[in-house]
Amino acid sequence: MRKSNEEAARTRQTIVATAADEIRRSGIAEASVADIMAAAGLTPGGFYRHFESKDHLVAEALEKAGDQVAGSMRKVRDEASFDDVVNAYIDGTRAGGKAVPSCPISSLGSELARSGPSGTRASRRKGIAAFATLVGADLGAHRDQRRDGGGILDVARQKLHRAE
Amino acid sequence: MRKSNEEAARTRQTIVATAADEIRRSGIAEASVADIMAAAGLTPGGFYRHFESKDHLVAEALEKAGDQVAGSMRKVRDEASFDDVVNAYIDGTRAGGKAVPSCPISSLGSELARSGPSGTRASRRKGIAAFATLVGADLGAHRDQRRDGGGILDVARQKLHRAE
DNA sequence: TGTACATCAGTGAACGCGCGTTCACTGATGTAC
DNA sequence: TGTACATCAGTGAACGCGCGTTCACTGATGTAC
Repeated sequence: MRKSNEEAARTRQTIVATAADEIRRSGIAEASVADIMAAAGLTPGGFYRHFESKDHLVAEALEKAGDQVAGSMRKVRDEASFDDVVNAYIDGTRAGGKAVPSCPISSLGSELARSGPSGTRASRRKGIAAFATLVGADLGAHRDQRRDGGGILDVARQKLHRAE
Repeated sequence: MRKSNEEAARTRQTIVATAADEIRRSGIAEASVADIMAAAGLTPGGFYRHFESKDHLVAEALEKAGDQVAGSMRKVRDEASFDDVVNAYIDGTRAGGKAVPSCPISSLGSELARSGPSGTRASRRKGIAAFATLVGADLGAHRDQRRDGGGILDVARQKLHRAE
């Protein structure tokens, strides 16, 4: 039942994409290898043909998810207002014609800081730092642009209020 | 080896306090019942004389931790500036003479939203809503107070920068 | 191009481990008289 | 107050379960000639 090299590469991509979704929805610990493989239409045994360990898959899936979010936010920022960026990030809705996929930082929170060996954590820290720089630059530009009250604080407060 | 009622009540408090510390340090999933009991100087078997399940202990420990944080922040707010409140919350350092203990919302993040049965989650949601109200009131008062730039955004940016 | 063999993607059952929880047991404490 | 018995806090071993990982196996794919 061996699959062709091309098909195997496609299988690998499917596993990473499925893992990114499952992890953002359920958390790292809750998304088991068997769950991810089943969601990808596979059985657990084949997992280790593609990845050294669950942690290696998690690192790769989170890197992909982070790149997606950062990329989407950059597009929104270039084509829409800062408030649209904030809205897109918080709601995951479309803004300026671009959707921002759900962010692993917000959906996983502190689980990122604790799970996995320090080796795979380094790449996550790098991704988070890049994201902080992106947001930080926007924060600065935004505050310099206008000083008439309202803005990010109002957005945050409205979100809080609506979420009650 | 039965202990007196008074001593048993003290044991229960010790377990809750130990759990609150262990959970904030290690996360809910990582802090096992055996770990918590050992840290409290006990063996795992006795746990169920005091709590129906691990989830019940977690709910109680988080409620206690949340009350501690909210109480500390209220004191800081009454006796110091808003920036001191922000600093105390983010750094966990002393502000206005009062220390703010580490916050379960920031140290546990999204783990709170997913772990445990919906029953014990309700009390956590209530605590988080109360905390959001406390912070939201301060945010509003703070923004109305002054419109000269600086303030929470600058604080946030400085924290980001320092954390890089 | 065809043949013979090695490789290896994927299967499904099994393993070891740590977890939450249970249980029989001990003996000091609480209580009824 | 003293006595006899029931209670139950805490012990430490055991249980069942789900997890990450391993393994023998299958047979289509890749490769050397």
